[in-house]
Amino acid sequence: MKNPPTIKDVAKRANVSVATVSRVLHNLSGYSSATKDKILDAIEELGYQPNAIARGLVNKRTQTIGVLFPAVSGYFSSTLLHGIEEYAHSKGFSVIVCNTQDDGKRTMKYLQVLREKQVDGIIFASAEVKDEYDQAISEMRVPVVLVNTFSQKQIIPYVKIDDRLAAYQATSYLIQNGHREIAMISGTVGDRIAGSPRLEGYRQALEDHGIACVESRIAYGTFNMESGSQAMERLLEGGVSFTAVFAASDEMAIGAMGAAMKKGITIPEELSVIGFDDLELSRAVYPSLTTIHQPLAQMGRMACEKLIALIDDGEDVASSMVAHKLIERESVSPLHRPS
Amino acid sequence: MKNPPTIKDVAKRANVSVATVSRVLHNLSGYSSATKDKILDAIEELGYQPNAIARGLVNKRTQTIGVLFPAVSGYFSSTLLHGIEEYAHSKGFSVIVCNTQDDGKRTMKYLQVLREKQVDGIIFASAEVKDEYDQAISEMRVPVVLVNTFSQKQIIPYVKIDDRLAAYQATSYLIQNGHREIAMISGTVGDRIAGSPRLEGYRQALEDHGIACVESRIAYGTFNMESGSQAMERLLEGGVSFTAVFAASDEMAIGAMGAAMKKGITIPEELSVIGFDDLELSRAVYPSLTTIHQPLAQMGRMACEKLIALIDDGEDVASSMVAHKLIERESVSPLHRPS
DNA sequence: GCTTTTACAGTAAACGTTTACGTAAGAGCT
DNA sequence: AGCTCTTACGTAAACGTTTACTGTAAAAGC
Repeated sequence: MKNPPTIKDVAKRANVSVATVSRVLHNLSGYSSATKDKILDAIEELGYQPNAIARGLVNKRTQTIGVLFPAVSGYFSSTLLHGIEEYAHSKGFSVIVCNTQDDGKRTMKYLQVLREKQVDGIIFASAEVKDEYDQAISEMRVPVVLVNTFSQKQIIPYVKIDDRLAAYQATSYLIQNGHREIAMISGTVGDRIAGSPRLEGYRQALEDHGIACVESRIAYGTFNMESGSQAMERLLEGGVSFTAVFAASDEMAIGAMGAAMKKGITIPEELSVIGFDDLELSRAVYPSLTTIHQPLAQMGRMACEKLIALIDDGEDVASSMVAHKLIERESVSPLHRPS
Repeated sequence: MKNPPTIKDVAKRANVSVATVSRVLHNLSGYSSATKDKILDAIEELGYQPNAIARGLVNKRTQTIGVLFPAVSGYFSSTLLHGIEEYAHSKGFSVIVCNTQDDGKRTMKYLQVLREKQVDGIIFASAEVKDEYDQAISEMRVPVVLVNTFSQKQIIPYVKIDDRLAAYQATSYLIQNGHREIAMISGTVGDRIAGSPRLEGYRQALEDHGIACVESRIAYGTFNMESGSQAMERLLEGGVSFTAVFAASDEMAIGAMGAAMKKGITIPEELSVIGFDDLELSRAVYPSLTTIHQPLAQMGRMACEKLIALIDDGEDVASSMVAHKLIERESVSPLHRPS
């Protein structure tokens, strides 16, 4: 037989109707154990596998979710994805990945594709939820959960940490270690998710400790390593002094450390660095990076849990503000004041 | 209307048959421009979106491919995935990610799910192609392409570099720099993909240069950073001397460098390190890592190209052995012989 | 011995498309 | 006028499932 066997072929071979085959497939009731055996044999002999597409058509369920990332490569997204995929798979869902590149047109395109493909739900990660998306999302009647972001227009359940607070604590930690000239390598300017909140936390911490915030001590990157290196170079050439730097992502922190060390600056002796995310990376580099831990895999998992709960029972689920944690490693040292 | 509008709703509203609607949807011929306008209006007003599931059922095409990774998190896989997803999307395909965890049972399960979901093709990455998979793959009549791996049983097109040669060159490079006591941090023992070939390349290079290979200079990791650190620690405690080390992955190299530096060993002055992969990472760390470049994103893209060619025109496609390249950075220096 | 229940199974509609085929009207030609 | 050809549609089957509805015989209850 050329084409893959269908339930009809099974039915024919077992001398029963398709309805009966379907019943044993779902082990419902309504057949003798004798016919069950016949059917099972037929399935075995033909190597029959159900067609999920046909199934999806009738029950309007595809057991598939879509995940939108602004960037799929890198530790951050892939760890999140890992958590999501893991849980989804355990619950019998597949995940379609979409790499929006933080581009509006692409995002809208993906949203449309996901709609056409009849996904049962969507996880939207890390990127700002533009009005346009908000609207598209509410038009397609599909559950959505946000991770590492939130929506100001609609109430869409999210899973994230308190970025502002975490940044506040990171900066305060530096201050507690005696630093007063603290630079920041912020994320993309205007980014309302991991950009401005962390910057605000930094500013607030300085202010609360009576330290003036000088704008030339702030450099902007795009969260990745390369941009971290460049930001550090700009800071170094900027003529402002600083004894510590808070980077809004581990990747930028690593890039910044690399750039600083290349200039002969020793870390943490001459410059303390604190990162944000706690990627596996930060444990392995030397000096290992003191940073804010964000339980990414777990957050992905939680988002997926919420989504599937939404899909299955449709009840509303609550958002989760998950706990972050400051991890002390080697890249920060108390300021040795010239005495 | 509660349910999303279907093509029938559109047809009704435009006073035409579903066939005509379908025709304009695919802009085939067979309708006047007047009816076309009517239909377009109806589509607009109803906010109609085609249902790809129903479509998939009739044309036996889902415009979806599956990608199997042994591990989704980490730079390596995510870069590969990026290349794959990018190309797939540009050609109107969606990608389902599967995280096999290098586990046989899980892999088989995923293969089954992908079959049931009627994916049009499969990309199998990085993991060894066990006989079991080979068989499952040939049973489901779906194109498959391999990336970063190959099959010894069947001829399945692949995209990969010459691991053995690359390892040979990496080791030779160390030798050319005057090193003779060269350790290796190999990948998972028994791994026939990125494990033994690279180890063999290392051995061969030593042999060809008349250097005896001492087994205690070989440590085994699992390609990730943590295992690299541990391997380095074992090497250091092992009592053998070595002035250079070749790690079978950048992640292990970074981990190893971290562990060495933690012990006060300076790189590259006291110890040269060469990695493998050229992840973005290796450029950013300090000292930046000399390594073998593997064009991962491009390889993902190529694999996806091949797969879609296979899907669309069914012609056989050739495998590609892509070029690697040694990237000289800072982690290797010529051996300063005590003169 | 009668009705009622139960167990087992088949029939057919439905899900939302695509597409082969049919048909009617008009155009073009002889 | 009669013929064919084209254009512009409509009809209905098919894709592979699920499931509500029926049907029937045997078992159970009286």
